[in-house]
Amino acid sequence: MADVAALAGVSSQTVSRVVNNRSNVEEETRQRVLSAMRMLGYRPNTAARALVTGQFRALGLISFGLASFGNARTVDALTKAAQRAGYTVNMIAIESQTEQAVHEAFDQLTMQAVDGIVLIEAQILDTPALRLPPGVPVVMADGDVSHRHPMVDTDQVQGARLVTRHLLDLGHETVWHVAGPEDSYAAKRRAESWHATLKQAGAAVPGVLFGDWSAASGYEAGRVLARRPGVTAVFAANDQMALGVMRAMTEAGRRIPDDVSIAGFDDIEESAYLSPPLTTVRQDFDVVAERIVALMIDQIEAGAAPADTAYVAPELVVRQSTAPPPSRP
Amino acid sequence: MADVAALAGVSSQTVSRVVNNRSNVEEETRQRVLSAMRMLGYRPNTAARALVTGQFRALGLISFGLASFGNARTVDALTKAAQRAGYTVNMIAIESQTEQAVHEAFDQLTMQAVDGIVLIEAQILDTPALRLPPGVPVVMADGDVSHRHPMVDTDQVQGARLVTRHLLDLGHETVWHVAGPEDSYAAKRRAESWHATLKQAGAAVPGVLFGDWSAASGYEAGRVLARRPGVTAVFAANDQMALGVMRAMTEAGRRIPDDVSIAGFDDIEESAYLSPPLTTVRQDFDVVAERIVALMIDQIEAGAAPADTAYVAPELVVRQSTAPPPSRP
DNA sequence: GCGCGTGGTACGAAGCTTCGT
DNA sequence: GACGAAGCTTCGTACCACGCG
Repeated sequence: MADVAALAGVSSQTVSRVVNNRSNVEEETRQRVLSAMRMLGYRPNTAARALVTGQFRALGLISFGLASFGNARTVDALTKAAQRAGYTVNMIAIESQTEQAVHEAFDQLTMQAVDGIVLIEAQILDTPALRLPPGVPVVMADGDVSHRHPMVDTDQVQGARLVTRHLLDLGHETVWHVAGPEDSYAAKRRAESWHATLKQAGAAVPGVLFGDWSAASGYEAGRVLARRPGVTAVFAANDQMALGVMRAMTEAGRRIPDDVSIAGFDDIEESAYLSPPLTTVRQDFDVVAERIVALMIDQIEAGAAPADTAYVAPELVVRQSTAPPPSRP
Repeated sequence: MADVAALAGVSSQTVSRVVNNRSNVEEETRQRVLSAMRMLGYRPNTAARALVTGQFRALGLISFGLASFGNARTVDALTKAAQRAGYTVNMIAIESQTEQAVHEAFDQLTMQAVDGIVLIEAQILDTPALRLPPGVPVVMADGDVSHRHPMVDTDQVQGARLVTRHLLDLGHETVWHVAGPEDSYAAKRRAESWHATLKQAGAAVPGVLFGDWSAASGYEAGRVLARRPGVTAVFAANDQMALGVMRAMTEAGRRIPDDVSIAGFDDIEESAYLSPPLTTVRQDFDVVAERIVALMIDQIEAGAAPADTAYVAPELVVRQSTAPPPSRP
């Protein structure tokens, strides 16, 4: 900075004023400083600046990685929304859910230079003896309302109700469910809503099969379901598992949707191109991400009080993997 | 830190020594400091530390987002590899490829607190008037060897040769190609290798169709190919486009692999569960990521000279979407 | 006078504040 | 109102010095 000041023939304070867009600098001086900055390739030192201002213009992001498309889409949307707001995203992926690993990851991130933390899949908060550092704003995507932090998420309950009802309305006697992992709040809420919708409709509630969001786990569940003759409709808790179920059914010689209807959740781009195209619930990841970032920045910059939970409405997308059940002979 | 020192009855320097695990602190003092730290919930300030040490233990990552699974897998693997090395990843996704957007993203990141920058899809470097800040180590995934930075990538040439040859060996007269976007180095190398392999085998080289990595673009290309009667084998430059091609062929009434063989590239987890399961080229994203991070850290911590280009061998995975061509009537 | 455990002080790169001209 | 000079602030670390066996 001193070099820039010397080259432009001004003091370092004036350089600082130019960098921070203060008003009280004459246009000619400003240009002189600007060109000096360019000539020297000057970049303000983030560390020094952050030390003074206490802000990093960076958001921390904690998740279990990008293997699940839902996560990948959320992270993608979040990064872009943060970017539009002038923030970068500092990402931590937790590999294993051992307390040790979670703890280390947290220490690493909270020590890092972030102004706030976004949590995807907040069940990690349930690890005992794990506390977020005080004073750092936190927003959750997919958490439990019982937590003390604001949350923005797709309305999982409504989404699961939409698909389940869609399948019942087609004439299916009941709907089987391949759920996400038991410790996921999103999976739990989708399963509960599926359960409630069946009960409300007076349909039998079959046992839940659990997967881990992967196509492989959906395939395993699908093989189990394919062996049960009464299964005519399956709702998988995400599109990847739905894909696995479809594969297992096809291998077992059951046609989709003639013999069995299959629906997913997320609406990843690929779902429209499966064979057959998948009926699913569309989550608006972009809107969720926008809101999360907006909430964060409110807290960081305006010191606003943590806002409440916000739900974003999902949308049922009917394609060709669902149809009325085969007529009984 | 001063508070901790006061509570523990030592000087701030001793606190610093404890935090950094220096040896020359008596065990009793260390414990006293440690408990004071816990009581006050003390966390060292990264900014101040970085100001002194000049290191942030953070890597910058620039990409075009996570919509392409190849990218998502790379980013995922990179994050985890960085994490194992004790680094966090500061991610920037470039939304549009306008010079303006690229420039802003770069400014933002280079101003951020990172020790090095990883570039995925390095064509963005070709933007004129765009220069990386000097002194910051850069490693590229998917770049051109002509750049001055070290690069780690899957051996695209070998991968494309493997699939193309596989299809020719099955008896297909030639192989059509749905390439990735024209400005992608990975897409370019795959296309060139496909071209060279065909020529070497004395096969006709049909015109290339271009997509943008998305299933939708693969679908469009597939519709074009489905109208041409001579097409018996298609190599799509990634699995998502292969999925789109498959859908278009199926809609056109062409059976896979009986009428037409289709192969992809990447081997995303889902490819094994498509109908039919997709023949593809497996990229070892984890190894690529490990090497990238290792290269970065060499440069950052040991000040090692930028290493050369390293290629990671891919592997052909034959599944059920490829078969000999239909016999001519 | 050597090694060990400590404390004292300077320093890093910016920003802010208060005077000045 | 435009600018400069000086001094203080942020927080942790490097370097050197100190006392003690």
